Amino acid sequence: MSETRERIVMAAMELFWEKGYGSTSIADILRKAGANSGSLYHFFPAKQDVLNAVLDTYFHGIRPMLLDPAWEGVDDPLERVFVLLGRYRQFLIDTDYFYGCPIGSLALEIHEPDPAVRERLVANFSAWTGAIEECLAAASERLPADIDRKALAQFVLTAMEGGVMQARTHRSLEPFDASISQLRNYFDCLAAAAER
Amino acid sequence: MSETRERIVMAAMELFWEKGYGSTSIADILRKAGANSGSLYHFFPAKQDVLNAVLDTYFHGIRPMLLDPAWEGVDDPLERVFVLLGRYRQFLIDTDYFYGCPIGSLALEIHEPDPAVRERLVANFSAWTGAIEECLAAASERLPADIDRKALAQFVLTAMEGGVMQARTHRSLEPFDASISQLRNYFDCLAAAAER
DNA sequence: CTTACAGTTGATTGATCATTCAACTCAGGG
DNA sequence: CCCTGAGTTGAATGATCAATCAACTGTAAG
Repeated sequence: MSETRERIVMAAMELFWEKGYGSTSIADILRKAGANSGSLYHFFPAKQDVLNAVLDTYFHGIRPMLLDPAWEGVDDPLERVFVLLGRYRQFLIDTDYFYGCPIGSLALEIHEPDPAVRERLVANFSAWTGAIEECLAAASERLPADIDRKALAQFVLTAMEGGVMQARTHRSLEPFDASISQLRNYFDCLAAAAER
Repeated sequence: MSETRERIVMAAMELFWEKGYGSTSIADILRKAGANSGSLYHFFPAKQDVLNAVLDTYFHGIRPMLLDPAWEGVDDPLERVFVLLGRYRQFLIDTDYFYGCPIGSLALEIHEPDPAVRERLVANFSAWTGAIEECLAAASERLPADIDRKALAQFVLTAMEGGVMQARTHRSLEPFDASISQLRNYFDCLAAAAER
């Protein structure tokens, strides 16, 4: 059975998010998963392959675990952008400013990323910005015709990651809210420009 | 003499930037600094105090090492904002996308920051955004009168950190340039609004 | 010369690290 | 009934970790 494998990946996902990759020991993972080291190494050649499995799990979870719940009952594509950002705001509140985007944290922590790891980090970022880009495309008539939608979508991710980083550090919503309100103001400017 | 102390701090600064705090061992620092463990523990009670000293060094270096060189010969306050961002762009190029803002990286890496550490991370962020805020104040006639300058300054930091994070991960300037060009576009919108 | 003390030396400690491995269980097929 | 192999067990390995410490050096003051 790969039920053990799944338990290991889930435990690792939680621990990497809580403590980071480097500060999580194999022993930590085994303890939380209730498994033995031999089992882990039966499924994964090395620690890094556990990380890869975790990143794959995040990747496959983006739609069902993040976007779908966030966007339930929200049809307006531009509102969806800010509803998603609002979800990150709620994460910060719920975790008492402990929250950090797991992908962003890992992206900065892994300083010499193995190609396989970096590839998966990119895939996660791209899936996120890709979803935003779809929202922007669906709202194209409310944005300037010549807007670079990919660039704008990456800018939305930038605003989220930078806002979360500062909020965590300040232990305050203020820098996050400041960033998002500036982003909203920018979108209002774009909408005004599109009407002309 | 505290020349040894200085060598230890400089070595630690470089290593924390290259490999992160957790992945840098005391032995790494000692090797690079050419010192013995006893010397390090003579000056610093524990590893974390070395980190504090490094963060203090960054803090005191913001003006003389970062802002002054970046802004030499640049008088226009809004241009100063983008010249500074351009400097981070150059860091990415010079380091082959290895560069990460050392403060931002540490802010995300240290998951359970000791108050003393967090305080210093906040001080560094605040010094950075404070300097941007001064630029915005100096250009107040070219911005809407009701603009929240502190929020906008934090947004500039957000754009830098988020842009650097994505550029590092993608190993490409594209997400950084995309973010900065959107930010520039926002500033242009603000300037246009200010004229009315 | 004597005392004192800041700074240095590097071996040592015990914990913890990722990883290995030989032995074991157990289910399914022949 | 035995064989095969996927999955499991947990002790063991050797490396590396942060931190300690008693002994030493150089210097400066009295």
